[in-house]
This record gives sequence, C-alpha cells and structure tokens, in this order.
Amino acid sequence: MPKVGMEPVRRKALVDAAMRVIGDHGSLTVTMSEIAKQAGVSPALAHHYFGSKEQLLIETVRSHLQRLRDSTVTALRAAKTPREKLSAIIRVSFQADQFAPETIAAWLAFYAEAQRSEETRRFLVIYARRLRSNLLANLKVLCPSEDAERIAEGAAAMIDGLYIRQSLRSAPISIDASIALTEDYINALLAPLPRKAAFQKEQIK
Amino acid sequence: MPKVGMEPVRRKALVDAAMRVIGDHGSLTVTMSEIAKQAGVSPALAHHYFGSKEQLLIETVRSHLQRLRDSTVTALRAAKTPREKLSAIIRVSFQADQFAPETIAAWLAFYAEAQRSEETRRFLVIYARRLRSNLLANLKVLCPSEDAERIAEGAAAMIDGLYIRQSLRSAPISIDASIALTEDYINALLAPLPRKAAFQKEQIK
DNA sequence: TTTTGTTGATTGATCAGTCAATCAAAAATA
DNA sequence: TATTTTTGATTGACTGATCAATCAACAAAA
Repeated sequence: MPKVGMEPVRRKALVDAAMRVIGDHGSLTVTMSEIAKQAGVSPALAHHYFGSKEQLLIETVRSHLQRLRDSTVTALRAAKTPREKLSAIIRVSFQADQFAPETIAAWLAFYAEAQRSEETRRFLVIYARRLRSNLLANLKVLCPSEDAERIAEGAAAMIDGLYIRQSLRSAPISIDASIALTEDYINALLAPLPRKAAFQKEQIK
Repeated sequence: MPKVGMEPVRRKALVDAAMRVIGDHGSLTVTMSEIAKQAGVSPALAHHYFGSKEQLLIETVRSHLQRLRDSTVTALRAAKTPREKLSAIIRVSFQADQFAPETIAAWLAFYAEAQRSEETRRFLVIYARRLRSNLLANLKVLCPSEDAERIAEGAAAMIDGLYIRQSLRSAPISIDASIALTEDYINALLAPLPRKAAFQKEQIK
C-alpha cells in the first residue's frame, strides 16, 4: 500500500478535509483528529506533513483563496467590456460553491482567525485588496477616478456584507437576488456620472 | 469586604471584562481565568454566577446588543423625518465605540460563534432583523414598498460589510467615510424613484 | 539497505467545571 | 444589647477531559 509520491496527495486530502470539517463545524476550533479522520489518515500524519495545526489551517485558507482567484481570473478573461468585467467579478463572488452555507461558515471562521493569526490576516487582506482593485480598475474606465474609488469601496463592502448576513441563515437571500442587489448599487451610482464609454480602451494600459 | 448584593455588580463586571478580553484577543477562545482576572475575581466566582462559560458568553452578547439597541432607540427618537431617521440608524451603527477595533473583533467573534451556538445565533438574527426593519419602516414612507425592501436589504448589507472589512485593518475607512458611503447608497437608489414626501404621516400608523 | 509513508501509544499542557472551606454581614434569638 | 445562626460571597485546590505534538517502530517500495 505505501507508495512513493504520497505527499501531495495527502496534503491535498488534508487541506480539503480541513475545509469540510471547518465548514460543518462552523469554526476553527476543530481538532487535528477530526480533520485526519475526515481525510482517512491518522492524526500523526497530519502533523508529519504540516508540522502544526496552525500551518495546516493556513494552508487551508491559502488554498481556498487560490481557488477563488483562479475563478476570478477565468471569469475576467471571458468578459469583454469593463461593465461586463464588473458583472463577472460579482458573479464569481456569489458562485454556488462560494455561497454554500459551509463555505460561508468557513470564510467567517477565517475572518475571526485573522484577528489572531498574522498570516491568516495577510491572506485575507490580499483577497480584500484584490476584490477592490479588480472593481476599481474597471470602474475607472467608466467614471472619474474619485467616484470609482468610492464605488469600488461600496461594492466590495456590499459583497462582503451580503456574505456575512447569509451566515446567519435568517432571511436567506438567493444568489440571484444578491447579484441583483450589487448590480443595482453599481448601476445606481454610475447613472448620474459622466460617461467615459469613449475611453474604454484605457483599460488596456 | 464581603457584603450582600454583590451579584449584579459581579455579573456586570464579568460581562464587561468578557467583552474587553474578547475584543483584545479577537476571539471567543478566551479562558474563564482571563475573564475573571480582568474582572478582578477568581475563576470560580465566574462559574458561581454564570454556571458555564457558554452562558457568560451569551450574556455578553446580549448585553452588547442591548446597548446597541438603546442607542438606536434614543437616536430614532431624536430624529424627526423618515430621512433623518435613516441617517440616525446609520450613524448609530458607526458610532465611535461600535467602530473601535476591539468592538469589531468581538462582533466578528460572535458571528463566528453563532455558527455553533443556537442561542448566540438567535441574538444576532434579532439584531439583523431589527436593523433591516428599522430601515424598512422609514424607507417605506419615502418610496414604494418593493423598492424599500431592496434598499433596506442593501443598506443593511453595506453596513455589515463596512464593519467586516474594518476588522482586517487594511485600508481602514474612517467613520465619516463609512457613513458617507452608506448615505450615498440610499440617496442614489432613492433618487430615481417616485417621491412619497406628501405621505410622510404614514410613518405614524 | 536506505528512504518514504504511516501509525499507536504516549506525553504535557491547558482548561472548564467542582467542591469543601472560609469569612463577614445580616437576621434571629436571647 | 449581646449572642448565635444563617446566608451570600469568595477562593484555593483539585479533577477529568481534551488535544496538540512527539516518537519509536514498522512496512513497503526503491
């Protein structure tokens, strides 16, 4: 049974298991045993590959954010105009798997963890900045810079807020409704501003 | 030193201490010892009055939400028109003490805890509903019901989102900027809708 | 026979929660 | 008023459970 080249397989299995356990549990106070069991290995093996629980958790955040990033990149590539790119960013944020209760619970747990773990915090800051700057880059093509900054900030906050509120599972909002709410926001704030449609090529620079 | 009637004093001291410790620590994984120490009593006393750690934590959430509620009620009373009341609700949400890093950290920890503790979840659901319904009641005076629902949902999400983002302390937004962003949202969505100013008296019903 | 994968058993630390004992104020009694 | 009794407040010391982390040992490939 024991073969060579197990390391990447086990690492992935453990990280995925961690994500699942955290999601179910709704908290980062999960045991290495639970994670290991879920991954079908012994707790000792988890320590063998990750050194510590904290490190495993950090890898789990990293992997989750990596996946989100990949989706975003793909979605952005598929969209043509800045306005379409904005919609793509929003759509990715509320993708079915991102919006599943367990994912939201895990996400929330990571945010809480970031208060204590500098490394976790760094990852989330990167995510927050990326979301904001993706929005900003495309908004700047559509309106003056100062307005773009405001709108990006507001849209990012709204996305995160819809997320958080979902975690309470009272009055759950559908994916479509969440997307509509965010689109509405952007449309409403963009409407009264001077258009910049003629300069859309600016996005290339 | 030991006098009668200490119970309410101790309970308050412990709840306040818990809030402080949770805020500093940025997490609910705090020990009874820490809380008790912060309150200047022995851990045993904390158990004596609250029975369990969970119960103390729940009382802490309750107390925090109660204070927020009181502020809201006061602010709403002072505001006259529906539009002013909307601003009052927003202002309270971003009050200095609410927006302090420790308060935000504690708030976040409670949200995470709500994934596991049904009772904590109940409290937060009450808060979420109250925020939404306060906004809704006043919006309904200013625009058609369906629009009011949407806007209330969006504004509530934006408030919570600005909160969450603040917890990462990257690109911190000032209180004033947060208020402005939320006001902007309401103004922008209200602008193109049919006014209802003539029916402001409806708010009384 | 060296390397890689794997685990069971164990250790050490941390904590929530318990308990018996102490102390001083209040209430009851003489 | 003086005393005894009761009661609430308080703690130090302890217990039992949980868990992260370690390690020695073994199995199978290379």
